[in-house]
Amino acid sequence: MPDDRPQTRIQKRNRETILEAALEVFSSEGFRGATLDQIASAAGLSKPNVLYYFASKEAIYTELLSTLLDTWLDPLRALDPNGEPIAELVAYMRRKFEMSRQFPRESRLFANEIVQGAPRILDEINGPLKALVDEVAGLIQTWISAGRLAPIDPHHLIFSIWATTQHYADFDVQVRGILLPEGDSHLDTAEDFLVTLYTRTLTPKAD
Amino acid sequence: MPDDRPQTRIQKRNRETILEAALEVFSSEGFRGATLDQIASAAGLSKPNVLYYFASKEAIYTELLSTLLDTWLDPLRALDPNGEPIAELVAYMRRKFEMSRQFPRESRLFANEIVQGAPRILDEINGPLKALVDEVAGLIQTWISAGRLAPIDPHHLIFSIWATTQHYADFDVQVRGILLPEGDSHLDTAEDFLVTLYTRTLTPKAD
DNA sequence: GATCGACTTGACCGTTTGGTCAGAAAAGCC
DNA sequence: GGCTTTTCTGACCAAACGGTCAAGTCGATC
Repeated sequence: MPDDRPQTRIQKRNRETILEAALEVFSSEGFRGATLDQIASAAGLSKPNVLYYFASKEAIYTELLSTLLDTWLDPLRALDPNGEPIAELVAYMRRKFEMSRQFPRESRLFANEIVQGAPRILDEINGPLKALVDEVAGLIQTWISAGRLAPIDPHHLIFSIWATTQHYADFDVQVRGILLPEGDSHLDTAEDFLVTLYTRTLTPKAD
Repeated sequence: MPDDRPQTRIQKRNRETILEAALEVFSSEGFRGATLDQIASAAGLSKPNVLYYFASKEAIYTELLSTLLDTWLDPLRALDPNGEPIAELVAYMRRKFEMSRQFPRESRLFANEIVQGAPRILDEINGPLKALVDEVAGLIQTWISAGRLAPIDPHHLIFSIWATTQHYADFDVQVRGILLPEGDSHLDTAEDFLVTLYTRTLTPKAD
């Protein structure tokens, strides 16, 4: 077990290699479906060597999850209360969509965890995540009250943005299967669709 | 191994009991995460007895999946080409939402399978499912061309209906955690939200 | 280039897991 | 009640799994 403070070059490199390999395996097999042998093999290391850098399979998984959860919420934090409401929310949706595009494995890892009851991050959900969402929902409500957005339930608006954007990462096989033989450009089409969806929904009726 | 044709009372009852227990376990643990012992215990039977009724763990799983896939697509098939477009699509969304409400475990079982690459139902997706979706997408396109719906990409509209409705089953823990301490009525609120979302999106601009 | 600590590994261990099997109970039938 | 077929179970097995350990190799520092 290497110390926390002084990280040697080799430690840094191998820990990163292991986390990358573990992300690949965990995201497509789930926690229980993934094996240390798979992870070690994907990392190009022996199993005991993997366990030299991480105390256990569980330790690798939780490290991945906690690192992920942080970056996952960045788009929400980037909402500007002083911006133009519709533009802000569409921009938020775009950021979330961009994360599905760039980090589909992270999205699937998260989806796996939540679908199976989120046993390891329930506290994070009920605590910090809830607080952040409530705050943003409050902001959206003030925009609606000011007549700058069409009236809509803020919490469910956020849920629907999550659902629609993450769908393209989490259900990728299904989307691809149905859209075949289209190329990879389907994600651009999807983004255009979502912009339209939320623009129409959020634009207040002209008086 | 019981024959297919003559099903005794006991066979019928126990096979159903096992499938019900397996649904409970598979939907919350995934295929690899579930164990035969868990399923047997949940069914109140011994493990060898479970294997007397099903050839293998895999056989239980695939039977669940194939039964599920059929009923899962019923709402799509119920679309009426001669109905009023917006009413038809909103009604379709409501049916999908109702399935999330009544069969959340089935939804999670499906989600687990797709997220992990749908290894067992890829053919179903690329074949019958794609065909059905393409057909409905064509219908929606004719409605749009006739000016009865606001222009929108039909395939992605269908995806977004799936994503938003299934989200409340698949990500139930997350939704509940954020909406606490609200009661179970949040699903009614969600449905209202979705009706608004799609009504606004689909209603053509007044000329 | 010797020394010390960091790194790596083959062999191994206990447990869990999916699955088998011979035979014991039940159930159905006359 | 006897006989056959179906249903059920305890004991067992081989493979896979997460994890350990003693011993070996490598890399940095002097």
